[in-house]
Amino acid sequence: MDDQLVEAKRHFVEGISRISNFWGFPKAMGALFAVIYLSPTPSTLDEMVVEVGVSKGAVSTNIRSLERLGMVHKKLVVGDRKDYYLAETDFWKIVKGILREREKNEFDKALQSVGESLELVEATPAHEESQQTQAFYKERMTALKQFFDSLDNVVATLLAIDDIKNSVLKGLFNR
Amino acid sequence: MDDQLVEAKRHFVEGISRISNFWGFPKAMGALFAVIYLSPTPSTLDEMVVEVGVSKGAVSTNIRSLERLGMVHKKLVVGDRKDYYLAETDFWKIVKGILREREKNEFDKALQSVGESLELVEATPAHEESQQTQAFYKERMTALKQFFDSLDNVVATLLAIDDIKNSVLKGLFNR
DNA sequence: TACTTTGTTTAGTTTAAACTAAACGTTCAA
DNA sequence: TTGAACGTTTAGTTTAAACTAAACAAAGTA
Repeated sequence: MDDQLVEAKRHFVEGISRISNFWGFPKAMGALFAVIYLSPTPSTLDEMVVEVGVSKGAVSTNIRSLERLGMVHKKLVVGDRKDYYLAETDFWKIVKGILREREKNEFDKALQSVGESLELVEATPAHEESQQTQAFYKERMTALKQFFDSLDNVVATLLAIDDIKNSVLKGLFNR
Repeated sequence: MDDQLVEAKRHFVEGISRISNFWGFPKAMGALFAVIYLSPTPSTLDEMVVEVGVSKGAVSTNIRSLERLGMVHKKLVVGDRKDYYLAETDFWKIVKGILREREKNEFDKALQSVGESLELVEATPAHEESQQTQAFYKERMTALKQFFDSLDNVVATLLAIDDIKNSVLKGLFNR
């Protein structure tokens, strides 16, 4: 293939790897997505081992992460035991999927513990000597909780807007 | 101090540490912010060493990260060589600051390389045998670039809306 | 039944981030 | 001018994530 295209692909894969890394994912995971995304035909595990240059095990685990995020899709071919993978090309869909899934993950557990801390403070019987501290904690924790709740609302609103676009309007105008 | 308040604080600090960790920052950095945020008086380095339970060096480097993100502010007291730190309590301001700073960081360098890859593809002279590949790369890279540009626009819009709120309206109604 | 071909899991290794302890530079006070 | 009180930097260590190699399980094929 044309050298310049090979170079363009290499550069692209490297860029996506860096983005992956920036968001706290393994570099190999980004590289993997980039390779699948730039492949005109569905990719197999062994192809990816060659393309990305990591072990079979690493491809196997990373591809599962990508699938969980909805960034790639497994495509099964009848009479063929290989797994084929395709890239999701609707990036907004990926983002929305991740936002929708967030309740289940570590992130919301953490947010919850802010709420729990606040409840603890509020449930504390007022003691003469620690009353000021209690009031201060309450104020600060409430402020942070409100911020998180607002963030939640922003996200929920964005998702709702998108839902309307996709259901109501599609229904109205029949696509 | 009241045991229950101590426990509430501990729980809060742990929660923020986990959030910090989730976003790819050191856990100690989150703990540090939480401690400062819950302190009614400005915090000094040595206090934080005790409160968070890490070394002076770790506090020093982590506090600098927090400052860079605009999450804490150094407060100098005349006739006192200690540095005092206060927490930023306007979280939207923190978020906006981070969004505004993002051009300078690793993230945008990565986005740029997607654009560069596309340019490489477009600058490739059309060869008979690789023409289809070239067209495919161009299509995929363009789609991704457009997504990134849209994201950029969303962010820019949000920032602009906020600027209007803060300047025009404030001016009109004189706060 | 044994052998291939596939993807997954596991035990151990590598690597990079975050930490500690201690040296250091600076500033002020005595 | 020495020493104490700071915050920062550095050299080395610890720790956790991500990887490799290889064993493995499943499912088909000869």
